[in-house]
Amino acid sequence: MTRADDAKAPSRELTGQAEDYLKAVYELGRAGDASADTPVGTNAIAERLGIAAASVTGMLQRLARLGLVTTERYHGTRLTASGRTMALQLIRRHRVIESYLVSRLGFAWDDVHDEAERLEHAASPELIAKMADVLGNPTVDPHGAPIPTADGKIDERELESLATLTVGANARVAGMGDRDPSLLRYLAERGIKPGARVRVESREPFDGAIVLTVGRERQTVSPGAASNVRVELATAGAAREVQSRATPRPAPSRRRRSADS
Amino acid sequence: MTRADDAKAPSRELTGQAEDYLKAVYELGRAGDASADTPVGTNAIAERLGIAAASVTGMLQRLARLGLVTTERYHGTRLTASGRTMALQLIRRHRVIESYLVSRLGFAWDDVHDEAERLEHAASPELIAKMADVLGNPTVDPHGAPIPTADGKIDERELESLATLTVGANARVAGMGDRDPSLLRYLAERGIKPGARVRVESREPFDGAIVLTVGRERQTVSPGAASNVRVELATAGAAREVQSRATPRPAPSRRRRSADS
DNA sequence: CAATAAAGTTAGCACGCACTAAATATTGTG
DNA sequence: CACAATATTTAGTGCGTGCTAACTTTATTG
Repeated sequence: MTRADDAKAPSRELTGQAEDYLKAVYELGRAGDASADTPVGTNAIAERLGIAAASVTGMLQRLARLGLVTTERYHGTRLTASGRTMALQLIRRHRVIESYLVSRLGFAWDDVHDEAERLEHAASPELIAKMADVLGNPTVDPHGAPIPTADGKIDERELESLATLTVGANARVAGMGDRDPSLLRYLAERGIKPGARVRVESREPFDGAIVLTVGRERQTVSPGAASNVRVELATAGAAREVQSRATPRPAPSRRRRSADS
Repeated sequence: MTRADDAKAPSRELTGQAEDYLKAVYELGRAGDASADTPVGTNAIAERLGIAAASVTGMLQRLARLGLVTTERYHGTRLTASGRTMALQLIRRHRVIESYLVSRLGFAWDDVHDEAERLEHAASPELIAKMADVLGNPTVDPHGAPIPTADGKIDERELESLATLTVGANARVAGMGDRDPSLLRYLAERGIKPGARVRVESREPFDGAIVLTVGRERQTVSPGAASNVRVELATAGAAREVQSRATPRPAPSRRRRSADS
């Protein structure tokens, strides 16, 4: 009856679903606020994964049994060290796959998320290694998000959101969330892609829409969309309280293997 | 570039497991015998998938409910038209992926099966189309097996097995099963790969081992291994007649480790 | 042809993972 | 502080997919 219970060391095979939870906990844990380990609420995970909150509770208990997360009843969840490692592996897989699909198979950058979402659970470490190798071990994915290294290091610098820039600020688009293709197309139509330079001209009074110059064009973006865009300040400007010690990095570098951070 | 809308004629909502059953039914249904659908036994499916026979019965009932197979109690299962279509799609995905991994990512041809086995359930039709396109729409996979076309056609010619050739026959190796890497390595060590020309010199009396000339080398292969090799006769000859004594299914065979190495 | 072997099925169970409804804990507010 | 609003968990359910054990049907064969 009582199966010899698992609850072992970190490296057990997880189901795809469990992996998704881990990834969600990681991403939500570092969303919005730079400071790392905010415990993640059940509802937030439920919303992210599109399932009922009650289901999340159960799964988290399972993950806790496996030693991948810690939960404090009614007070959220955070990853353990091994849970974090797994989450980063998964994110690496996701981003390597996205990069590969765009660069080698001609996928549109705004259409690649779902495919990667499915493949990331099936791809072996060898496959990921080979893809990364073919691409010259890129450090960012097509949406500008940093790719964790094979040994689990990731550039976790918190960047400014386009939505929080002050009027007059100049910035370079570093990346944006990859999970909504329509958002990505919306942004792309306005020239907002990784590497683009933008300048905030003004804000609309009622809805907070942001008027900016992208290249030569004048564009308006809604604050909701803008909040998904991460930017690096290009010139000193008053911008909240964020200090981005921007180690300048060339965007599409090829061949780069040293763990530089 | 149609946007991926699933749920067309045959609803595309199968789980990975169900897909595996379909594939197993297809492959077992045409193993050994060329002419179409011999009903496939529960045990054969169970053995192929590595699960208990009782579990197979249940799943087949589910698939029957979905209209993908027909079962006659105690008398085996066969695919319906839509089940067959799905199976062929899956096989196409598998073989395209194998081809891609070998040709574009440097995988060894004998090491590609498991990876493909997992990816085939996650890859979208668009991904498969793009992979096939990049490869120039190949018609056979790295093991010589024909790749079904996107619209579900496959070259189903039944080829001779190396095990059934008569002494003196000349043949060209067309392909071999992909699911056992150690078998593939065993064959490759003897020069037996798709395209190789072989001539049957003799047979060993006790174990039926086949002595043949591959290129310039003299090689011996066990009948178990040989039965997994499909060949095309190179010279007109008596070989076709052999099927009178050709054992269609030469016994499930007990676990055998390759004789050497 | 009756006895058995082999193949297949049913029954009952477990686990993963989702759901809804209801209970309970925490938090914010008048 | 009491109470409502919100967040979270528990309880009970269902489906997919596997298992073992026991039973039934079909095939073999002495």
